[in-house]
Amino acid sequence: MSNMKQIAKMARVSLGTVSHVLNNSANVREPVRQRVLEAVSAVGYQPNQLARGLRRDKTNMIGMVIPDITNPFFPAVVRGAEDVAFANGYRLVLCNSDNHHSKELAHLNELRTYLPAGIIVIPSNFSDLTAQAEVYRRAGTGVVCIDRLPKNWRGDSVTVDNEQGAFQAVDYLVKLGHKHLATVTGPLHLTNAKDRLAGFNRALDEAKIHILPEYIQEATFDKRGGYLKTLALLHLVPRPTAIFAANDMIALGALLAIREGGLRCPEDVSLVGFDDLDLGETTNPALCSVSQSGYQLGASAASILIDRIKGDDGPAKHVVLKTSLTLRNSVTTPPEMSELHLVQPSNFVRRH
Amino acid sequence: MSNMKQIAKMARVSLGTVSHVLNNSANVREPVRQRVLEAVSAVGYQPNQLARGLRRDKTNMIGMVIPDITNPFFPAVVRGAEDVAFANGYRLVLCNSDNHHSKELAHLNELRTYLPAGIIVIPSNFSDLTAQAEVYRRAGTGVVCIDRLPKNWRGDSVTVDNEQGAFQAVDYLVKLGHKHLATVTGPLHLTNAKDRLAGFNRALDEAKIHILPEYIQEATFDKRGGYLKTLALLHLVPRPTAIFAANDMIALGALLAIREGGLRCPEDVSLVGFDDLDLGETTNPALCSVSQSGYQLGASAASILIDRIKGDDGPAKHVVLKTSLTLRNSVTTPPEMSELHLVQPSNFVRRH
DNA sequence: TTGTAGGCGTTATCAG
DNA sequence: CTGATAACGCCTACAA
Repeated sequence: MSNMKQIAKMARVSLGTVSHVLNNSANVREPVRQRVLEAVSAVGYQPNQLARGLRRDKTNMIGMVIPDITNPFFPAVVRGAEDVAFANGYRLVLCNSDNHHSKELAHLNELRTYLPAGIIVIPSNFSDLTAQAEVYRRAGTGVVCIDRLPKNWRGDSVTVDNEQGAFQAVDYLVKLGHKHLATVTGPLHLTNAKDRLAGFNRALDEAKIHILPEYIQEATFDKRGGYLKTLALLHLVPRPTAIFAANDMIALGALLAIREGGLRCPEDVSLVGFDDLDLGETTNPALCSVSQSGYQLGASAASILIDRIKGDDGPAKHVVLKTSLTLRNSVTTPPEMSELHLVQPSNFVRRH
Repeated sequence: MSNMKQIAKMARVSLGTVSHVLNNSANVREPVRQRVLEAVSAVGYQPNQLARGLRRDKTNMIGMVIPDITNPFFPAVVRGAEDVAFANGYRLVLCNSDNHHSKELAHLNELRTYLPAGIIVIPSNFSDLTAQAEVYRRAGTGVVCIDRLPKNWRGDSVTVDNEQGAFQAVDYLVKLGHKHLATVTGPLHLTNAKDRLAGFNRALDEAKIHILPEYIQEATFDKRGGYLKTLALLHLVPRPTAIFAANDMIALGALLAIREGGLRCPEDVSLVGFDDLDLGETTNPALCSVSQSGYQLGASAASILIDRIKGDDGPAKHVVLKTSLTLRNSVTTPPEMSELHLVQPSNFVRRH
């Protein structure tokens, strides 16, 4: 591969001058500058990022550690981050932690040795990343956590308003007349799962609806979890007329359980999910869901990181993105009162 | 960050000895070896990958260029590649080309400057990557193309048997009695789209069924493309009783078009997709689809690459993965003969 | 078996 | 404004 020395020789200048031209670090005379530039494009020279990074003590890589790219919510997050990073000259190194804290730590430790310009993490379960982040911070490298926050996190973060999103969804169900509500939550050690449950509870509180603890089921954030815990809910007496699923994968499992139980959605059981994944549009019935922008989540994180790289050393930023409720056919009025004409709450987005 | 010099000082040995211990490049006496190892773990030392890469002229990064991580088929591919790479000590640098050849080239060019151990590419439209690959080859860096092949590709590749997969699907439709078949293909400059069309045609040929050219519609590999071209198909007289969609996103759009046209799937129109994405399980009706393993695609590619890194310099490998047909409810016998009892072809996987 | 030194490609500092 | 030179952290002959 061509290097600066060759360019210098071709342009009949010294190595230092080539560097100056490439980095605009000195006002090189125009004719000389031209000679260098010509040589550069003649051989298609591109600076060796390894050498540059070694010397500058910083590369143009941004490390991103996520639980699992295979989870349908994360690709958009990655894409958002990559777009912003790329537009600013940064590249993404992607690592899957599989929600294993040890794998997450291993990635974080190794990524350091690439001298990345910054790190974006969607924390795995249980993780306290303070120590790791501190190591990066000391090296002047920003770390931003997104989607969920690790224990005691005091650094930059981007999340969505999970509490409010859940509240809005459940409040909608309440306004439709549902009194027997239930929820399948995510793993409650995750902040987002916890916050969504909090929103669920607040909506019930405000409506002065009390439910028994067994109407709140904790599951993993996947189809299987949703399926199993929904089965449990459907066996309760009285059977819930509406279920709030803490994410769309859980909702998918819930749909399956409802169908298998010989019940109809939404006639017998209304269902609301969270995430508004594309696949919710094509289920039967189409899934009503709290919409959050994964893309924005990733893009904001990268954006914060780039500000930090540019020198912003202000206090920790905590961006909280808004959610909206996307209405689709998986929700209707509760069975007993389906003949009543209810006012449709405003302020919601209707699609298809 | 700690470096070898510090470790050397702590262990009261020279810098070279530390290196020898770390790389097993010399038989260091056990007590000395221990001292070094202790120092290493005491400060959590990890070698700087930039320096190591610069020196060795090769890093442990594998560059992966894909069209768009947001496309539901690709995450599994990436995951497969990452798993195998990670297990062998390699990390993935992910780049999205958006199917823009220029962006693809830019990524490929820049990736070189990281001195990656290898490159995995899902080629974008129209791309001839021979020149780029040659540059890598000269540097001793392997490049493997997957999913689709660029023009004139002579290097390593992993693809699925698109022709056979499509054949199997269409043959199934034919055996069910369908005579009025149609297909919505992908962009025919892509090898996978072309091969799937070839399989479609072979199945018709073997059954001696002739169709007019307008029963073959070319679309982009997405929902919108599938929707528009299916609308066109449904207006033809006679209307096709079965449609083979070249991928599941097209099939999703087709489903939408069928529904909007006031028709029922599968009663009026049978539909088969390609990819067997998860979302096909939850559509209404569930989508019959040719199943291919994206994970395996990525994993095989990484595996070939690692062989190359280890020194395998044999002739180009062309791995072709098998497909299978996953039967679901979007397919039935054609309308006119729905009362006939037809023998179910064997050799198919039935799910749910 | 252990230590020394040169250099990978780049940037930054400092003379000229 | 331009050019020489010393690092950055590591590996690898080669020397001891």
